[in-house]
Amino acid sequence: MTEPAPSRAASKSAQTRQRILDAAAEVLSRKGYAGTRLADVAAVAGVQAPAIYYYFASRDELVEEVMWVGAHRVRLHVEERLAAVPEGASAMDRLMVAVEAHLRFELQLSDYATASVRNAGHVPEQLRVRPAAEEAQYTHLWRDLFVAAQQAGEVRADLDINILRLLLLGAMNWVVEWWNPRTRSLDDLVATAQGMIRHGAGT
Amino acid sequence: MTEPAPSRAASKSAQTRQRILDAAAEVLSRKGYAGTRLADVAAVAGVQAPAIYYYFASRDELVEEVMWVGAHRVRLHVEERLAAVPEGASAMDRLMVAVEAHLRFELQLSDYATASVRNAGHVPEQLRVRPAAEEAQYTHLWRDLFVAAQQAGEVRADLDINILRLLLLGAMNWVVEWWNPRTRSLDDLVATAQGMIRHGAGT
DNA sequence: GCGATTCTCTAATCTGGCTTAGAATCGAGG
DNA sequence: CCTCGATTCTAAGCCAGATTAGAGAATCGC
Repeated sequence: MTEPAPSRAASKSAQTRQRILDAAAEVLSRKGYAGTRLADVAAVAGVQAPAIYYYFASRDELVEEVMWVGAHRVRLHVEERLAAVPEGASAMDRLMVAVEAHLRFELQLSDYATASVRNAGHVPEQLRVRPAAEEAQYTHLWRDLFVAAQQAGEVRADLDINILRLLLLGAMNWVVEWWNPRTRSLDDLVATAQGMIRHGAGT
Repeated sequence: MTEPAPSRAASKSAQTRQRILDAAAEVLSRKGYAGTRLADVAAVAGVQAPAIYYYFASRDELVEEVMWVGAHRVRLHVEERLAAVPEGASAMDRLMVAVEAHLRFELQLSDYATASVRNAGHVPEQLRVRPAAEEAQYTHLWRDLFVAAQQAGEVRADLDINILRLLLLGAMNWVVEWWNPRTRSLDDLVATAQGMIRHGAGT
C-alpha cells in the first residue's frame, strides 16, 4: 500500500506490454509477416488494436522487437548450454550440444525464435538492422564451433565449414516450416540432425 | 501449360504475358510475397500496372502461377537428370544427382524455383492448393530415392529417412536465403551438400 | 474519497496499393 | 486509309488495415 511500488504499477503495465509482445510472436510465427494483422495480435493479447500504440510506436517497431528478442534468446540459450558442457568434451560434442539446443529452443520453447527465423528474409530492410547484429554474433558462435572442430581434426579437413555451417543452420531453420510436434518426436529429430552432421547417411 | 505455342510467332500477346510472369518471379524471389508490389512487377516487365489485369485476374492469381511453375519445373528438372543416370548407378549415386540437380536449378536456372521455395510458407492458404499438389509429387520423388537407398543398404538402417529427407530439403531450400553467387562457388556448394549427406562431417 | 495519472476503448481518419472504367493506340485485313 | 478487335494507357475508385483523436475507465498517492 504505502510501498512506493512504482515497480508494481509499472509491473502491470509491463505485463500488458509483454502480453502484446508474446501475442505478436505467436501470430508472426504462425502467419508470417504478410499475414499478421495488428487486430489479430490484439485479439490474442486480449486488447483492442489501438492499445498496442500505447506500448509500441508502430506495427513495424513491434515486429522488429519480436525479431530481435527471438534472435537474442536463441543465442543466449545455446550459449548457456555450451557453458554447461563439461571441460573434457570434444569439439564435436560441443557442436552436437549446440544442435540440440538450437532445435529444442526453436521448436519447444520460443515463438519468438520461430518468428525470427521464419520472417528474417521477409520483413522490410529497415527492420533487419537491429536483429542482424544479433545474428552476426550467432553466426560467429557457430563459426567458432566449426573451426574448433576442424582444427581438432574432428571435422574433415577437405570440407568448407562455412558452407557446411550454413547448410546445417538452414536444415535446422527450415524445420519450423514442416515441424508438427504431434506426428514426430523431437528426440528423433535431434538425433537425426546430429547423426547427419557427425556421420552422414551413408554406410 | 500456358504455352500451346501456336506454331510460328509466339504471338506478341503471349510474349507479353510471359514477360509479366517472368518479372513476377524475379520480384517475388527477391522481395518475397509481402514486399512484392504489382507496380514493381509491371516496371520490370516494361508495362503499366493495369496491363497485368489483361492477363491475370488478380495479384494472387499471378503469384499462384509463379509458385506453381516454380514447383513444377524443379520437379521436372530433377526427374530429367535422374532419367539420365546410367543404369548401373547406385541408389546413393542417384540421391547425389538429385541433390546437384535441385541446387543448380534453384540457384542458377530459375527465379520461379526461388520464388516458390521462399514464399511457400508465406502466401495465403488459398494460393497453396495448386502448388501443394506439385510439392506432394516432389516429396514422393525424394521419399522414393531415400527408401531405395536405405533398402539397398546404402543409407544406415537406424536413420529416420523421413526426417532426414526434410532436413536435407530444408538445407537446400534455405540456401536461397544466403546464397551469393559472387562470393561462393556453386560447385563447392554442391560438393559440400553431397558430402554432408553421404559421409557427414566427422572423421 | 478525490484529483492526477495511467491505461484502454470507440470512433474516425488516412493511405498505399489493388483494381476498375473507359479512352487512346496499334496492327492486320480489306 | 478505314475499320475492328486486341492491347495498353491514364485517371479514378475503393478498401483493408494501420494509425490518430479524444473520451472513458482503472489505478495510485495522499
